[in-house]
Amino acid sequence: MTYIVLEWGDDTDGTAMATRDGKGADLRRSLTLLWEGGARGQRGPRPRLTVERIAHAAVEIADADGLEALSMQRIAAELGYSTMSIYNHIPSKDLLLEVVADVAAGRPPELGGETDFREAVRRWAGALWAGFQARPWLLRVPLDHAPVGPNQLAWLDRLLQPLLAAGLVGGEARAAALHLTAVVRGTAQISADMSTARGTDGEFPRDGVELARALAEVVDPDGYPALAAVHAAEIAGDDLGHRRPDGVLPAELSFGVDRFLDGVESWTAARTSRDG
Amino acid sequence: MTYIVLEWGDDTDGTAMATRDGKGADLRRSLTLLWEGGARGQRGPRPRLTVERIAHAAVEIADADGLEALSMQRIAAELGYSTMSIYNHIPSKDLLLEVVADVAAGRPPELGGETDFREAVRRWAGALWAGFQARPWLLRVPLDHAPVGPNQLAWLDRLLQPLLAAGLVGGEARAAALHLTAVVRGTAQISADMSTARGTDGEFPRDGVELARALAEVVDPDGYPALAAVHAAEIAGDDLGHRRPDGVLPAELSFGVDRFLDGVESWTAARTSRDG
DNA sequence: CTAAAACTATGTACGTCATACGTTTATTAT
DNA sequence: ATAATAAACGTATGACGTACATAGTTTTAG
Repeated sequence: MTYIVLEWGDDTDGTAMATRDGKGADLRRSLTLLWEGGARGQRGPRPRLTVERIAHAAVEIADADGLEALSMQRIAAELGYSTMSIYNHIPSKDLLLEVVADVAAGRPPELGGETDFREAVRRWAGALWAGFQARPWLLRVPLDHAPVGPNQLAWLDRLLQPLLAAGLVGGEARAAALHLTAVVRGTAQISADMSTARGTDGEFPRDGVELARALAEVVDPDGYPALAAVHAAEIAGDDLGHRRPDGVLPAELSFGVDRFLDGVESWTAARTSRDG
Repeated sequence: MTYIVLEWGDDTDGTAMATRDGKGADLRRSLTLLWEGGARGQRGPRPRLTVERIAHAAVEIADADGLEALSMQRIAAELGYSTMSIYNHIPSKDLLLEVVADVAAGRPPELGGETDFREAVRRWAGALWAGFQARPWLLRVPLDHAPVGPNQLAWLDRLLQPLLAAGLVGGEARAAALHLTAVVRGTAQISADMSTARGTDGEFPRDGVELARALAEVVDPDGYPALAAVHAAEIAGDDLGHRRPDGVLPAELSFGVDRFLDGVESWTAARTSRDG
């Protein structure tokens, strides 16, 4: 897997690429950067720096010190080059981050032997979850568009397989894949620090319990009746909150994913019985 | 709804608040900042700046020029104060962003008259989706922990109501709410620029079609069999891809949400028939 | 074999950012 | 009146992304 910049032009056009939040989410631009072109330049010195080396250094930095420590200067220093040399290989930090995110994602899990589509999906989600646990900084890489990197696409492809096998047709499978990706990402994002944080009074923080307690100190429960009810159940210790992870999926993910898969299953079942 | 800083201390403790990605996701700290305390300082000049004024100015800036234009200097300039005056009211930009996100979220939709829990959830999701369309920069505000702001909690509470009404118990309802929030957020994030971007060859970009085409130019389909199959269906124009939004929910969200609600429904149905 | 073309790397410089710190100014409790 | 206290300001610092001009190196055309 090599990442080579084919060309990225002069941006002289610059008309419409400021999309309200700037940072030009130019798909074509990302694609040319992310995909290998093999053939390298013809004349001139053989490049000693490459996009790949840069990206790997960046991943190491982020792994070690988090995303906010990932600066162009730091990368250059780590590799023993001047800051500006980086820009001979990458047009901007935004695009670098795209490459870095793809490299850091790594290859998707092997689900080969799995015949039960539900179990395959659950294992896929578990692997993604584990990935976010291992590299929490990935959750903070700004998302500009649908995945286009080789690894990101591989993850997507792996998920689509069991979904198609389950009987979903093209657009449905895509929607389901997006759905599942979003759920894992979102859940990881929200429970990221809750799992690592220790309770302020030394107590062990189990899922939402700590949060519920903290909120209870400050928030008027009358304004949030449903929330108060849920919190009460949670503090009392209901069936879901304290359940241990059942295999690869953490409890807070498991329920939602399973309900979704239930829905998918009955959807495809209904179609088969409908169409014959 | 007023936001008042009660106190934010000296951070002399500073032991454990560097959570690998820094930016101290200190829950207590956020809570004291986000929730109104009423009683203002006793001595000294009456503050002319307030957290509220600052937050509202910030929202205006982000609305106008995107999140990357939102700097402390810009806020101060907009309000006619010196940059550092802001720090008399907000301890850091990170915390400011939390307040800003809550203010920008606004009040949740009224679902009062809705008896069908599915329709209530769908309307809630549609409203959240619309919110992200109106303020795409909200998707880029870094998420540090579960929602704790008054508006964010109000949104959560509104969603929990129909979920509890549907028969989910405490922890399940919480998981389902997290699930739905994540799905809307994630879908909005990924289809954000796809909906606003024009096709590069002047053609209208319909959902994933443009992306599928662009990828097809570069990616070897053999490496991604399932993906290629889905893309082929999408370009050909399958049942889902070109469907118009059915009401408040866009097509790419609708399928996933509906399957999830199917699953929830059969889950609670199974419980009632089980427990009597 | 040479010379120029093509490309890589570097150094300097600029504008912007968040924010630490010390000073001044306005207000209120005594 | 006066002391206490908080609010606002000015200045300064170090880090950031990156524009731009320059210097250096290697391949290929003649």
